[in-house]
Amino acid sequence: MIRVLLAEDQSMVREALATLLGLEEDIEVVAQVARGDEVVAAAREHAVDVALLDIEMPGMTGIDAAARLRVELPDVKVVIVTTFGRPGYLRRAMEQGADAFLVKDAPAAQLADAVRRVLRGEKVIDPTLAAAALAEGADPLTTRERDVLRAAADGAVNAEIAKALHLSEGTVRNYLSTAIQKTGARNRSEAVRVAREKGWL
Amino acid sequence: MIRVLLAEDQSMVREALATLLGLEEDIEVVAQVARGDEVVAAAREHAVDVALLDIEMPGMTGIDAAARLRVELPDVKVVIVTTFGRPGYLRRAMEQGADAFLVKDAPAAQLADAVRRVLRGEKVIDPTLAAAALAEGADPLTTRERDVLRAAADGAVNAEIAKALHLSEGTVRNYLSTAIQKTGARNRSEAVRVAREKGWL
DNA sequence: TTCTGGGGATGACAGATGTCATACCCGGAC
DNA sequence: GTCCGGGTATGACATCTGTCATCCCCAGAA
Repeated sequence: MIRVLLAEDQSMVREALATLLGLEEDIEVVAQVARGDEVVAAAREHAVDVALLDIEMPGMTGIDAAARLRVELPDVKVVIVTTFGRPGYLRRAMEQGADAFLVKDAPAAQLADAVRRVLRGEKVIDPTLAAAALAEGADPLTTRERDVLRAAADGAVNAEIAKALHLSEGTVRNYLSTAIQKTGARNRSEAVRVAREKGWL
Repeated sequence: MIRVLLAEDQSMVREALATLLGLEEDIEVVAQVARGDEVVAAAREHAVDVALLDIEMPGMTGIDAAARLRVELPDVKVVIVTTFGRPGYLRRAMEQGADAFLVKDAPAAQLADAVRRVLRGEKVIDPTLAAAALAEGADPLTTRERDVLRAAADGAVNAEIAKALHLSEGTVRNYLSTAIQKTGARNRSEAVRVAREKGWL
């Protein structure tokens, strides 16, 4: 029996997926968590073979949880299951050592399939998504540009961003300006939208 | 047997929920659709008793689909199942005649439970959400303010919004200004964020 | 050692944004 | 018949934003 951990914050979805996987002859969902920061402990405690991780979760993202697993329990295979097929997410997930990357609008059958394949050592990635990730190149934003853009996304005004990040207001303007150019946008709102779509935020 | 239609755009989630419901003795999922604009036809064709509708779907929102059902097939009970427990969504859903409103981070058992209860004529609403919806009052935005805010949310600049909505640029500024004040924000970005959180957009 | 890129800052400037007063038209409420 | 709110518009004004040139510091690469 393949021992699976399921990490997903929406109970209804998590329980439904667990039920679905539980119907497979060779799969057993031995642990469920709703927060990213509970993944490693639960994986260790229940000696899981595969961890299915959502990305958007409270506490810690599934991608960060994958990175932790890589360090602490390197034998656990990681399958990322996410709502958003953003190229940046895929890229980061693979960099953190994920073994599979699925989007939730793929057929449910792919889930059990991916679990079995990663255990055989395969990597499972949607080819369309892989192409998109390769086509668009890496995240061009520097750390600070991302920080500033993220702050701007909440609707903060330059002065507030400056205070929050301990920068001068002029520097905030500079970072925002370069971020706007790198995203090909015409103002901060559009820059935020573009960066979100690509998974850079 | 209770005949259920399931409308949800993410296949994996839809199929998992269908499986879960199918395990219930008295429930049968007789139709599944991935788009809001296919709800009415499928409901009619399969003579469903209850329609479970996600809100965010391509083609048409679950709320609008609920309104159509109300008109065309008034006997079909409607259960809205959504990721976002936004008060504005709940309010609009109920105005369109929904019988239940569930959020996906509620336990999965509530789903089958809600299906049975709406068939008995009950309304099913999360009390916390109901309180939030009542506490915050109705959407204060006028139609045009909402239009302009929505256009601004995509990162469009004033001139573009004006062109898209056939308004003068000054008028766009006026609407944006009142929208900003009504949301208690300090600029368009924050106004968009607030409006989104409340489900006004 | 020099070059390069990231982080940080300043000053100047043009253009975009947000606010306000004011005005007109219309339809429904009183 | 008047009042009010929504929709639309203009002009003026004060800020905020976005861009650019230019500077400093530092670490790692060449």
